[in-house]
Amino acid sequence: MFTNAFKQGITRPARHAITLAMSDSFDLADAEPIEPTAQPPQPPALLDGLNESQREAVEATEGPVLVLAGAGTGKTRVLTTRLTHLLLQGRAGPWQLLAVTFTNKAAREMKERVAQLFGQQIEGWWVGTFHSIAARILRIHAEALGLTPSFTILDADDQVRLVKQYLDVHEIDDKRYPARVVSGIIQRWKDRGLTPDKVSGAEGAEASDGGVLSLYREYQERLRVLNAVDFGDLLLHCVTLFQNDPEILKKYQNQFRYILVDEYQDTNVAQYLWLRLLAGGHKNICCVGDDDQSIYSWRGAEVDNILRFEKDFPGATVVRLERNYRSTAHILGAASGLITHNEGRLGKTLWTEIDEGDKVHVRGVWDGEEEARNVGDDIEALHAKKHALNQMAILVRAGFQTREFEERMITLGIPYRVIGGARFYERQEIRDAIAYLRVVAQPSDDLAFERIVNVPKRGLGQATVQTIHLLARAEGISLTTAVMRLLETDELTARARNSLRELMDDFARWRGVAQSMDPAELAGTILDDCGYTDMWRQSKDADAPGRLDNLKELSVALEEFENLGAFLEHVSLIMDNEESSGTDKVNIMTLHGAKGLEFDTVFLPGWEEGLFPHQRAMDEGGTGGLEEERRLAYVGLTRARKRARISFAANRRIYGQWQSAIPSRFIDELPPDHIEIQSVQGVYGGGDPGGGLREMQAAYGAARWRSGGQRRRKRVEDTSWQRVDDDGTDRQFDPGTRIFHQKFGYGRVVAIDGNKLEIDFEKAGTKKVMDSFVEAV
DNA sequence: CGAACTGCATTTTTT
DNA sequence: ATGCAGTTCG
Repeated sequence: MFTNAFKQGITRPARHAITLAMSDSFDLADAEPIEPTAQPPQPPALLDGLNESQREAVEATEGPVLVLAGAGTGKTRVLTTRLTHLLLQGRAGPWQLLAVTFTNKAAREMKERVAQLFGQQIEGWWVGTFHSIAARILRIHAEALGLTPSFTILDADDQVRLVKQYLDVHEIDDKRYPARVVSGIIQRWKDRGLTPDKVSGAEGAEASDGGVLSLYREYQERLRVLNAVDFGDLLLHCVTLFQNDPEILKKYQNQFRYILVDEYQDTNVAQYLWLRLLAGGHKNICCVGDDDQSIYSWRGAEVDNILRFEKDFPGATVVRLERNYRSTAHILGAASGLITHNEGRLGKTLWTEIDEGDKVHVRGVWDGEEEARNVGDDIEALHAKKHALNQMAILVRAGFQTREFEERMITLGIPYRVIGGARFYERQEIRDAIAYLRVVAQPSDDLAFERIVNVPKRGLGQATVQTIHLLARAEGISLTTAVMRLLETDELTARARNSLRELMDDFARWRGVAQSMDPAELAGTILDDCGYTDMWRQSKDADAPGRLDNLKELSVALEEFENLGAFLEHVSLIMDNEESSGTDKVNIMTLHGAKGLEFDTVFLPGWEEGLFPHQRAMDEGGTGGLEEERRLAYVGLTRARKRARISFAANRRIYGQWQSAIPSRFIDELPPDHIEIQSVQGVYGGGDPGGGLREMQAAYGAARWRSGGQRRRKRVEDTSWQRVDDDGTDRQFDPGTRIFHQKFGYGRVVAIDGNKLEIDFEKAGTKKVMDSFVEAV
């Protein structure tokens, strides 16, 4: 029995089962109970195939449980069996189970496998990602946080753009404070469970980031106005909600009688707080994870969460899964030996009864090209011996490394797929199309609106957009509303006005039919009406046809959804990689992307100092960074069932420059008994941590990798850029008041209609303008 | 307003 | 080398 990532792809149900529609009126009390005892005959074998520790992990249903599941020890099996067990034992109805994962793929897999064990699909249980479950809860209690239930979920890209707008407004030097860096800081605060109020205290003396902090405040303010949340908010708002409203918290504590958490080592502080609150009552929380596979600290994961579990939950049962069912003894030995170089582990001793198999091959080559050639030859040879291509994977440290392997595969005519490239929903044309849908569903979705306001080109340039922004900001209203108001005035050029009016009319029409059309049809209508489809049809771009295909694919995806809201929820949370995985292809992906997968043969190229471990990881993360890189190596090795082949090149071309390289220290750390050195030229080291090595490392590091180093520490000494404008919006103008307007000059107020003024300008004649744009003189 | 030019950085990625 | 973003010119 093995978990094969590609099987999941095939058996994935066509329709997404989770419906997180904005209309979701899921009442906590009225979920349909499934009578646990009335189920198809309990498979007597539910626990039979389990080893002792696995069984213990399944049967320890009450109280806090930490399952330390080493690589390949049957973690998923334990999780799914445990859930099934809880149901069959009648300890809980489905609606009382909360199972959280990190990825949608993991959630899907869990659902499928439990359904399989249980004998039928299970309805009404809470299985999903942290984010989807948090979103589901938030939609129910949106008002409590000043949102409406149809709030928009912004993705990383939207966040950066929103931040950028603020940087522009405050004329902050975006060289010193690039939007993505600032947005990253905010995101990290959120990961750590810090609302703006809590940042200052927690940051203490380091709070030289006062400027960024005030920006964080404004950013949150703006999100509220937009009726939007970002990914971090999903968790953070939930935590706030639980902390501020004991009644609501209690309701959920009572409802979720059993909580399961997958990949606990990847949780961040916000997720940890969220879990601790939910588990606060009964403490029936079971966390499964492996501290040795924690490779996401850079995006906020706290290994500490798993290391601290027993302190957080006194009296916790700790179960270690140490029997590996995946890899040969040599592979396991190599991986285990490597990881012992890390400190501060909970410690596990993996063992296997699988044959020792081949030793891990370690091969030094002249350059990257030779490396790719070797890997290609190996793949051909294995393929000739009837080994399936999709049971082979090339796992690289960084994305750019995939290129030379791709080229080699093309040369040899070996089918391959790169996993984790540009994701479907991240492609430009898809994002554009979705932006249209977002504005239809949510007129106040400024980010979406801005994205498509001039796509396809409709003569609305920066000047126009800026005017709209100015008004929106001055009045604290959405861009759409600002446009509606501007249409009543002469503020914009006639051309821009006509263009915008047409767009607004279009949107009004689309909104009118949005409910009666299915989403796919609606999208088609919109994209045809607004000329978006034509834009690509007429484009001479080489990839234009591909983009049109993608739009068709989007349409197919849309057909699976009942309504627009359900689809948008899916998009914002899923961003799923729809890989057609049916065919037999070699897999090329990053080590990060490979976590959770397994293959008969794994190629691990590029084991060179500076590349792997990556210099930046060491510069920024110090010892911790190095240890995380080592865990990454461990993850890579433990993906292999039968064959692992490590290689390193003496010369590599990086950024167009040839650089000489020395073997990764990880190669020296592999236990000699489990590896077989294949270097043609012995001089490249490997198992020979000789004298010259360290010096070469030093020289090498200085020469090549240091260049980009010296991370610029962002210091915000200067707070002068904090908002200077904003003189309030409640201006009073009386007829006859003499005023000044940026564009039209001096004039006198003739008439007033709400925010609109009619002004007789000295030079420009009579115009209607917004009061925000004039000042009394 | 859009096309061409220049400078600059370039790990990993989910939701 | 390459791509992206910001700037400058027509």
